[in-house]
Amino acid sequence: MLDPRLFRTELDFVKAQLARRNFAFDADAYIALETRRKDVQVKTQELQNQRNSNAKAIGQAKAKGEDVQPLMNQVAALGDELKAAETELTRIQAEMDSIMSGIPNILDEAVPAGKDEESNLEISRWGEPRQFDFEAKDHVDLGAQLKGMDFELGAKITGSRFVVLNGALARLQRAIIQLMLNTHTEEHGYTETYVPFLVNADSLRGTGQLPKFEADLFKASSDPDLYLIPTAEVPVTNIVRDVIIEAKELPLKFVCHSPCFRSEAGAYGRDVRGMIRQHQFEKVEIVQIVKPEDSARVHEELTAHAETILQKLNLPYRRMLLCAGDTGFSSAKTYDLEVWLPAQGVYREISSCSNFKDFQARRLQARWRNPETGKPELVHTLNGSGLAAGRTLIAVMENYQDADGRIHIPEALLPYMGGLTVIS
RNA sequence: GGAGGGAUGGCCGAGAGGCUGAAGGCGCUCCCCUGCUAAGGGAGUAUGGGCUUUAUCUCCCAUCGAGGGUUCGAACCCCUCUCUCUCCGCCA
Repeated sequence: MLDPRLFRTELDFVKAQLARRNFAFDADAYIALETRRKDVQVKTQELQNQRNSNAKAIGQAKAKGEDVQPLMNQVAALGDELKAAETELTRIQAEMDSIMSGIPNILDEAVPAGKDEESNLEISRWGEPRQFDFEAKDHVDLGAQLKGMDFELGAKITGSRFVVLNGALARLQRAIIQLMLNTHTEEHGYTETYVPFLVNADSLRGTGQLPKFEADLFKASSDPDLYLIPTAEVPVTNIVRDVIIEAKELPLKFVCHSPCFRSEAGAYGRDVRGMIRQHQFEKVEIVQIVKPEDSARVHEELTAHAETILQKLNLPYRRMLLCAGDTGFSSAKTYDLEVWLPAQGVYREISSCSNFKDFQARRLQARWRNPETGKPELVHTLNGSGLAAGRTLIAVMENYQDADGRIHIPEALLPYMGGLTVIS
C-alpha cells in the first residue's frame, strides 16, 4: 500500500512512477473519488458530532430531572441522515481501499527501465562454470538414474508438478536446508522460526499476495478461508503485523525453513521439465524488519547472506538487478541470484531478495517507535530466499555430476550426509 | 466433538445505558527532594483518521476481541463470529 498522502500532495510523481511499471492509473477518477470522500467524511463527522452533543444534552437534562421531550423531537430527524452519510462513507472508503490495494509499490531510482527479464541488469558474477569433458545430464535424467527422483510417482499420488524424492537425494535436500539454517543462524545472526503453513486472508493482504494474486495460491476449503503459504515470507513477516516495535529491538532478523505451495494457474507450458517449477517446494527464507534509514544497506547485506550459501557450495552464480517490468508488485527493488545449470547452459533464478520499504509495513501496520519523534512510524521490510532448496538440489546435482552420473557431495554438505561422499 | 467461564490502555484491573477514551495500581519518561542508594513529592504516558498550505497545539470523528442490531445515547443490552481458559471425549 502506498501512502495516501503521496496521492494528495504529489500526484504527478506517483503517476510517473507507476508509469515505469506500465501500471495504468486513472488519476482523474481517483481525484474525483478522493474529493467525494473528503466531502462525505467531513459531513459524516459533523453529523456524528451533532448526535454526540445532542445525546449529551439529553443526558444532562435528564439528570437534572428536566423534560427531555423537546430535545428528543429536535434530534429525531438526525438519525436517517447520519445513517445515510455513514453508509456512503463506508462505500467510498471501501472503493478507495480496493483501488489502493491494487496499486504496486513505487520503484527505487536504481531500478532500470524495461518490460521483462530481458532488461534485467547483471550486477556481478561469481565462480567459473565447470568445463565438462562429457555431456552434462540434467537433474531429471540424473535423478531417474539414481532412482531418487520420481515425477510419475508424484503425479500418481497428487498430480502434475509434484515430485517424490528418495534415499540419498531426499537426504541431500535436507542437508542443503541444514547448511542454510546453520549458516544464517550461526554466521549471520538470524533467529530460526517455525510458523504456520496455512495462513488467513489478513496475513496475505499484509504481505501483498491478496487481493490481486489469489489465483497463484492454494486455498483450503475451510471456514474461514485459509491458504497454503506461497513462501514463508507471509507468516514470518506477519509476526510484526499490528505491532509497535521498540527502537532497540531493531533490526529483527528471522530465518525460516518451510514448504511453499504455488498454484501458478496459467504457468503451464513454462519450465515443464523437472523440479524447476513445482506446486510444492522447500525454501529457506530470510526476513528482516529494519528502521527505514537502514533498508538500503540491509538489502545489500541480506543479498550477500544468500550469496554466502552459493559460495559455500561453490556454485557459479550471478546477481541480477530486476528491471521495472520484472520487479514484483510489493517490491521497490529486487536482486535475483541466478545459479549456473550446466545441462541447459543457463543461469536460473535460485533466490530473490527484495526491499519492500514501507509498502508491506503500511498494509501490516508494522511500526517502530522513533525515539526522536516519540511517534510510531512504519518500519521497512525485506526478505530473500536463502535459498530455494529444491533448485539448490538441482544445481548441486548438475554441477557435481561425473561421467557415470554419480553426484559428488560438496564439501560444505559433508557434515550433514552421515559419511556419504558420493551418491551412486 | 460436548459443557461452562472470559476478552477493557505497555501490563494488572475497575466499570453493569449518559459527566468514561476510560478509576486505581504497576511499569516507563521528565521534574523536585536527597552526600550516595533506597524511600518520598509533582507532572506526563493509547492508536488511527479529519480539518489546516505544511508543522505543532487546540478542535472534531472513530476505536474497550471483530462485525451487525436496539437506543436520542452502548465498554455496558441483543445477535453472529474469532480467540482464549477450565472440565470431559479424542489424539501425534
